[in-house]
Amino acid sequence: MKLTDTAHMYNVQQKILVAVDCIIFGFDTQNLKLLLFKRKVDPFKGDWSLIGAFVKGNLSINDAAKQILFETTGLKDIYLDELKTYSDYNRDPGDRVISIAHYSLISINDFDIEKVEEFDAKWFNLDEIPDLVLDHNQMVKDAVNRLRKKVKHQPIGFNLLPEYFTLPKLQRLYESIYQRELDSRNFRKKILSQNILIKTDKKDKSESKKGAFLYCFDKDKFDILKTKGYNFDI
Amino acid sequence: MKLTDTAHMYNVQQKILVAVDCIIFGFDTQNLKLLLFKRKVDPFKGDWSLIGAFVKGNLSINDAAKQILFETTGLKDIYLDELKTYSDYNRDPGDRVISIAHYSLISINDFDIEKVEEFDAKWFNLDEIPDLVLDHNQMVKDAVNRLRKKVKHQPIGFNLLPEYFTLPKLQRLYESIYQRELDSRNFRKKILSQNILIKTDKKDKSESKKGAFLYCFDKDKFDILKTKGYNFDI
DNA sequence: CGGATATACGTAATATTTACGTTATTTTGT
DNA sequence: ACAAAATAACGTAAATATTACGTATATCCG
Repeated sequence: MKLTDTAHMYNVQQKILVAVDCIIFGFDTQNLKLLLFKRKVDPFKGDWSLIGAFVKGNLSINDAAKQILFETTGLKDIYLDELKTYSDYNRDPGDRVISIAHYSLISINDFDIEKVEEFDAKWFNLDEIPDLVLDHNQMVKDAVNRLRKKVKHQPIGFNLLPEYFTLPKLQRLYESIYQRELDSRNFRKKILSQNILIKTDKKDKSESKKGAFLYCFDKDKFDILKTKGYNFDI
Repeated sequence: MKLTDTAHMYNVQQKILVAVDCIIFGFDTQNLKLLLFKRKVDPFKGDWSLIGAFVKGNLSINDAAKQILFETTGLKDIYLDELKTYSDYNRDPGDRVISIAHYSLISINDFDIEKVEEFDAKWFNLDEIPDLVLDHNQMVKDAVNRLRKKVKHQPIGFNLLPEYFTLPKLQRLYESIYQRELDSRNFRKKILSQNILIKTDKKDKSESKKGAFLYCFDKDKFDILKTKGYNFDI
């Protein structure tokens, strides 16, 4: 029977298990990290895994992803973006399951440590990701690539930092995502020329004797600029 | 019950109808077009719609999309890319259905007219898209936005043209996607500077008395350049 | 053969990116 | 008290890319 045959539509269609898996990125002031979990169900119970769940009830996929993030990190209003669908027929030996992977960016500071421990979770550096269940390593790879492309043209990197941050920290964030060093003088020039940061008169002295001024992202300004055709680029 | 509860995993999970919908782009030498179909099932039977089908059997989502495209256009090896998932609980009054939208780029020339007619399909200009069923208008909007961003940095526009094409045609293609006019002298300079086009000694005289040289995309060259860190940009 | 039309090639001004030099602030050690 | 050390902050020139145009060429048609 062809997919486009119309004889029995809706009545006898095949229903499928739908899951959501979340690639959770964090930044610990030096390196980009990934939050991984010990899988709680068979098959592969106890192995490292992305956090995920089956979609049920009347939640949209996106809402299901949000709920998973809240349940495992205690955070709401997290940056969340759909990555792609993983649907190879045999990707999960437990059953035919398609998974719609999402990635999210969180500020490690805001983070609910207790929740994380309750869920047997651990932060991993990107170059130390262990073998993960199913096709989760591929998901991570795809998510990192997506993040690399996206942070350049969308001001989403700020979600990985606390509300107030220094320019050297912002630079270090981009370096850890791009995996290459940037020239601090040019970085500073480029980011400041976009006029989407608000400079405060406070300094963070945790990284140097001189201290670096704290800035915050000016979302309102960015939204206005965006309507005028401005494109973020760093 | 929480999504992440593990008491009954796999056994009593909720299965969901999964569909694929395809946004099919074409280019008729002047304008970007969309292939739309008359819906063949209730609800909304007879209304304009994207082509789609439920996912069944052991096909991956991507393979299901490919098969739909083959059945409706007679074309194989079409450029196809996942757009995003549409999953509002009430998006389809027929049942709870999530749809994973894909967009594809085809060369109208290669096209099997009989197939299209068999499926009650019609090409529409982008500014003349009728009301579509369900959330299909939103899918189209999202697909157009995605295409606009993607053609700038990936050499995918060539999929909308015949194998051999003139530079003015390529420019017209980009103009119809970006919806703004480009300077032909700068366009030519920029595309040729990337060394991914092969110039032939043949001319197409259908658009002018002088005729314009035919070029084709050098995929092998592009793949080599890509490994060297080159990024397409137009 | 001259005008019309679209194609093809060229150049100067402007803007952006890159590479690197210099100054400033503060702590620490002598 | 002051020099050394470390990071942050500011600046400038060269190289590269983009933009805005001017001009030449091939062909058809009247």
